[in-house]
Amino acid sequence: MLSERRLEVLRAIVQDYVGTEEPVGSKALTERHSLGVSPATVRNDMAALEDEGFIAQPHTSAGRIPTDKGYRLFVDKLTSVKPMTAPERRAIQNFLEGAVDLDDVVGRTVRLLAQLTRQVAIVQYPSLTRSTVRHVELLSLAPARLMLVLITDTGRVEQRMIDCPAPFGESSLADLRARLNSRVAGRRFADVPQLVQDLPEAFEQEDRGTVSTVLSTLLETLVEQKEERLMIGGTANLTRFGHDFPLTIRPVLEALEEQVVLLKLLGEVNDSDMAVRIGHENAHEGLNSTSVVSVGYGSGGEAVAKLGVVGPTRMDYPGTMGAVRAVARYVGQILAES
Amino acid sequence: MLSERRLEVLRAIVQDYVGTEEPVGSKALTERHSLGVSPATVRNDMAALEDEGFIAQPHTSAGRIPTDKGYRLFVDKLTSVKPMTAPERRAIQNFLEGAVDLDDVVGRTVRLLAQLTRQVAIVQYPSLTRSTVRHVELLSLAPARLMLVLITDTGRVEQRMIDCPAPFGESSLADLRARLNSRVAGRRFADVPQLVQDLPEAFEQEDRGTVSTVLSTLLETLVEQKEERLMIGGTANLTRFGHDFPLTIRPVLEALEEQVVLLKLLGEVNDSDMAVRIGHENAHEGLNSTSVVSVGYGSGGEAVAKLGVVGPTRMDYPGTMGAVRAVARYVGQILAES
DNA sequence: CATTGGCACTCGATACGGGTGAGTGCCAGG
DNA sequence: CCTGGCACTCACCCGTATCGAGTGCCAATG
Repeated sequence: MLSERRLEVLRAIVQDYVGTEEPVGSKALTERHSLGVSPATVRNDMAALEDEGFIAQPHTSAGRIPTDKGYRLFVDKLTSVKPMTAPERRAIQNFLEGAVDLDDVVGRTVRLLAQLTRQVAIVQYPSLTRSTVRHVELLSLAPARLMLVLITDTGRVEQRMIDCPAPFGESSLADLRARLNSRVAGRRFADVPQLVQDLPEAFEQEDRGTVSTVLSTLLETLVEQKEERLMIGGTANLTRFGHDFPLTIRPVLEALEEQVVLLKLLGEVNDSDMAVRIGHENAHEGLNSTSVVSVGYGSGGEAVAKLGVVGPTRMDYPGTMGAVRAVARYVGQILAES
Repeated sequence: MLSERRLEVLRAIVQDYVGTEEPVGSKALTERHSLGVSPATVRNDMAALEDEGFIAQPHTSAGRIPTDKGYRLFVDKLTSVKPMTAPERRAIQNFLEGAVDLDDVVGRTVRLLAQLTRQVAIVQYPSLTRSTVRHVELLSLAPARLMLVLITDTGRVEQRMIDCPAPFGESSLADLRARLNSRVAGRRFADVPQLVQDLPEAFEQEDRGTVSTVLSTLLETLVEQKEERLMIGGTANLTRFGHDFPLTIRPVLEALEEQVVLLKLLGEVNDSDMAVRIGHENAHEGLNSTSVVSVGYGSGGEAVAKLGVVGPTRMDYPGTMGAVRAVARYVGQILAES
């Protein structure tokens, strides 16, 4: 196991490198941090840290930079989330409270997160699967053509066209609408299937086909994952990445365009814990030189979606984690209120 | 006026520069293009073109590159839109036809455009202002709380919450819903205001307040410009911009994040003509080294929104214009069908 | 009079070479 | 186990030299 001081040296290296973006040497370290030992000692420690794979030199006779493994240790053991200051938190809250609808909430969140962290922000729209039904509406567009509108408690509205197997009268429609709502309004999506299972039986033979069609469309809509949309922002912050531009930035921009990749990125994480993926820990190759900090957020106690940021592995982890956590918390509050 | 050959020289310069991304000299020109004259003659022509401001040298003793003014002349007089080949057009059509809803249409369009032009694509969602109302629905969420749902012919759905000044009975609600739809269904947004003007008079005194509230919410929704949303894609193509990265790419990324800027960019153009903005012709400063090619598209004959691409001033104008025009045409068709 | 070949000149790009200094590894002595 | 000293390594900086694509100008030419 590494001695206490060596860990301290690693912490110092990470902090300095994050600040200066330049390989850090033994002399500079002892000057900036009062470690109480001489450069020579630090050199020995650094050699040990390098043997263990926590730091590396870009080339012989240069300072050291942390490796992915080094950052990992730093995040896990050597630091903690840096809480936002009170004024910052007030600012976050104020900014989010101005939102007028769901799109606006998500849009503001993504801008806020990008600005706070100075990195690329990703916010997933609140997912349907955890939500409850607020209201289901059926509209008759033509004799055998209905529109199903589903309104969720997160303010999301989904609509589907339905072609009926047979014409469906206004009274039957009103009946179905009423029965449907009395059963599912306020219920969780997951519970809906069994709640409506026996509904067709309550109708005349001739209407049952249509009722079944409506129900199956509703169930499809509930599980449909395509609405796992997301919004990204702050891509301009990518220009702060490094000096070796095109090579680094290109694959990141490409990855950011593939929603599937991003959804997986956010998704692979336990719900409400904050997750930090460092460098090669990211499955997607284009993101091998980036770190992703993500966390779930939600109205009640439960997470309904994820948000996070993507930045260079050399990022201010405590600060970023603090900002991500704070934003997730407040956006959850906002969703709960509305 | 410039002689025929000088224009030919300008055309050659633009074509070569777009291809090679390097300043083009007199010798190279005569080799690649059979102009039938010697390099010396071309040099004279180039000097003349430079006097007129169509080309410039990055530094003394280097080749020439076109100026914004040079590109302008090239686009206006020296070239024409390059039509897509038949296979390309078929591919476009096939790709767009797979779309399942409006979001998907816009998403596919933006990806397609980015891929065809290898540049950044911007697609505005079909705007409400030109559309017609397909259906208006009123839902009672609570005794004095309604939800208004507006469905447009382009498949867009807008919803608004309404707090009523007084409780509103189910029968009044059904009545209002019926009257409202019989008046506005199928009508253009612009015509709605006068069509519903006298509606409150048909109701009892006690309900008039609510009816008025509903109507004004509806009218607000119709004119609301915030739904002029857009989707962008292909930002990874920015990395092909030039060698002097951060300086060029950063302001562009920043501009792309400001929807307001982009909407203005697309909006300032006559409806269905294709517009090409070259370099400093763009109002926004960050886009001074880019060109924007945009065009309106729409279901019927009329344009309902814009789409376009943003790329370096040094772009393949004929090809880009061809792609933009073709995509606009086909996406219009798709919208008309659905 | 437009075109052409010739010629001197400019200046960015590339290559070479020495000097500098931050940083390292190792070792001997506290 | 820590520390100071020392030789060594290399990336980086900077000045110089060379190279060559490209230019402008001019006198000759059809």
